[in-house]
Amino acid sequence: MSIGKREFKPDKNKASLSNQIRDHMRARILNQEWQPGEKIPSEFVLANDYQVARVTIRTALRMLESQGLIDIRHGSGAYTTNFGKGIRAGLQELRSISETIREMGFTPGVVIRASELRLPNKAEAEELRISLDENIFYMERAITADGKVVAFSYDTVRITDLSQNVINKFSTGSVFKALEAVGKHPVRAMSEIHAIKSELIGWGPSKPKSGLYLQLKQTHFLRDGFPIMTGSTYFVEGRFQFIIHRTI
Amino acid sequence: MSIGKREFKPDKNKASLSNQIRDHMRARILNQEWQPGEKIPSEFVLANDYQVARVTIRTALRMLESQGLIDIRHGSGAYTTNFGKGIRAGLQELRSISETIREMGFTPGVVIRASELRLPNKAEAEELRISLDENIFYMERAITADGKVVAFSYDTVRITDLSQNVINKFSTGSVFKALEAVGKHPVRAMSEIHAIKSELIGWGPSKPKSGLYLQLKQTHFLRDGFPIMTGSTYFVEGRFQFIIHRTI
DNA sequence: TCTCTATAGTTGTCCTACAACTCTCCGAGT
DNA sequence: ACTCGGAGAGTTGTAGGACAACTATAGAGA
Repeated sequence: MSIGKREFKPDKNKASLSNQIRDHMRARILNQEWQPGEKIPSEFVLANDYQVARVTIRTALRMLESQGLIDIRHGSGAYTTNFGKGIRAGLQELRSISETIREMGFTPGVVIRASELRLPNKAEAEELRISLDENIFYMERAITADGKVVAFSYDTVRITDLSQNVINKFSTGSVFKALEAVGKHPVRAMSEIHAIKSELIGWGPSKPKSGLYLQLKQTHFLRDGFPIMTGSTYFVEGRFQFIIHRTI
Repeated sequence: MSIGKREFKPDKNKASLSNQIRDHMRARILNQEWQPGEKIPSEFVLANDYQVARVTIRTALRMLESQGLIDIRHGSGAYTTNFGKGIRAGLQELRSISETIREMGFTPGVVIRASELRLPNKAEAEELRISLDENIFYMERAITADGKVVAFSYDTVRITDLSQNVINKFSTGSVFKALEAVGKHPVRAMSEIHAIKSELIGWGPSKPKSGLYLQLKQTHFLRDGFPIMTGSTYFVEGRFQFIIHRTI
């Protein structure tokens, strides 16, 4: 099916229909298929276009609304939000930092400083809900945008019931992709944000003199609710601009 | 109707039914009617309890999910998410700080240090889309929880086409409520987040020695897209917990 | 003890209908 | 010519019933 010049082909083996439609509509909105503030087609029309029930469209639209992309008004319609060209960092969506950097128009990179198998400390064991004698995989990475470090990341991955093959890929490629390949990719995360000043964070020539960071302390969860990865990412203040869209 | 020891009485003149149920369920969850991670009643049961259609419950639950309070699993049920005991705010939701503090079981307070009518500077005029000779209302406030300052706020409000009556209320009560009374309450905000270390921010005995703050620099918008308020709130690091629920 | 299967329970989607709300337009009255 | 109000069409919100897709559990069988 072709909708607004975009293919839409429901995939039975993937996410729910409403989630697929949400992502499809999200791409259409971000590509400015409608002007900012413009009314998008009615639920009835969209249901016809996508060949699904109206309730399925409604579910997708409500999610887009909570992402701040549209504004639904009873009796009137749904309108794209009009904020001009502000970067939508999409903090509320779970995507790799590299991908976010790419979405913001930079070229992402990763420099791995350390990676090892070791036993967890008490906090890590508690976050990952494992015992203290189960190995975890620990990484220290620098995330770069156009070659400049924008964040330092310290993460531990729960490797129980993961094959050695998968673990090997962690130190070479994307953690997310390696996990996805075995159906263990996280579907949600809980994050805390803190302001941190410390000389102990970061390394190398890109380490900021100020020592000022925006800490994103997060734990990633699988669909069944079990934690798979926990750690902290320290964004160098001033080199990464977080923009958040807040709605009622 | 009494549900889980809480009254629920739909108000025809207020928000939509699903929004009212969302708020009601939100209060039940935050008051730990269910243990963290525990399964909440099924949609069918809730629809019966609240005497509404299942689709109405579903709408409310999806909103709670996007607020990070519950986790809905196909074929299994909806589960409350785990969280700590600090003051906790979803960054993507726009709600009054005082309201959030109250929900967490603390007593909110506001200490106004300064409030005045004055002309905007260039940045303020641009943010609020007004000319340089239109008066704005400027405030410096400290937001407290149980008497302790958790944030310092510096805000300017666009008062064009606001009555003197409304403006007077700003320096005595909640800005949000005063605006709401005249149908001018913000429904959206664009925020930048920064880590800030400065001795120039804050005042009084509660001013932290560290000088470390999480700055939320934001502009609030009305439903029609026009800016109504802009400014910065500096949250004292460690006294307020920001949570982001991220999903695919 | 372990594995597989049947089954009940839960969320996802479909369908139809109507209520509640918004916006536009047109006519009555001034 | 202008204002006001009401009718009507269009859109989102809620209702109710049905079935599909998925999950968790208990029980049968090896």
